Amino acid sequence: MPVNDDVFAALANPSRREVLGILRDGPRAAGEIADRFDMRRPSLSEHLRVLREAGLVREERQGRNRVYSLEAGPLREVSDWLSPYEQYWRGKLADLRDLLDEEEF
Amino acid sequence: MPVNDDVFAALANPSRREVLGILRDGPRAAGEIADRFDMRRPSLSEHLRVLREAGLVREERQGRNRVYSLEAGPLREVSDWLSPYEQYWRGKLADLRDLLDEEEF
DNA sequence: TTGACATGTAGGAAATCTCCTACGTATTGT
DNA sequence: ACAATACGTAGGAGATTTCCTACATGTCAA
Repeated sequence: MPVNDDVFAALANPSRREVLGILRDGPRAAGEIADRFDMRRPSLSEHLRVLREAGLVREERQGRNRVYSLEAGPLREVSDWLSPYEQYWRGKLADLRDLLDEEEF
Repeated sequence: MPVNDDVFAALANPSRREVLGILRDGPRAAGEIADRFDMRRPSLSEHLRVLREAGLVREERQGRNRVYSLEAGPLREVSDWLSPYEQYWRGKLADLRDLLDEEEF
């Protein structure tokens, strides 16, 4: 299972992460989203394109609005990528490992 | 709790994610890591610097080697950022949602 | 001490990112 | 039909990323 680079790249920008956070409250028109940012609309439009191409949002045309909604599926890839690392910060395994590492050096 | 932008930025690069994967098997000298990549050493050195500044690896000097080890702590921030989205792909809510989405198209 | 080794730093080229100001294209209301 | 609205696209400036080729620095071995 190759990790989708576009997803990680999309998340690298804080504004794009914020867009996803906004969409957790439900679908929003492009303009509504843009109003929340201190940035010109075309710039936000570009961010939406990046998110769309990473499959993280879906666009639906409603009249003269474009309503965006969250498509969280690809985030699972991030979660999956992350999971082998969880043991390093959770539970007793991590504690044990930390102890061993310290003694090793 | 602000999300550390450096961590997400560090993960945006596939080579850097691969470095972290290598270090999951244990500490490695900079050169050993570099040997695994089709890239000149100074470039890898730069990636290691980015990872170091994001707090994702630790450098320890041993003779003329610099041994890098995984510092997974900051990945927890990513995991925490991700957690509000989990409900969208896990459990009954996700199943129902997936079903509805499939019928829609 | 001298040479080989391990690795970072300097500086630069090319590509990419992130923002901007116009401008184009639908859609809606009058 | 016409103006206003909503939003994307084009094109470009400036910053940043990602790679490179030298080169500097510190360590080890003879």
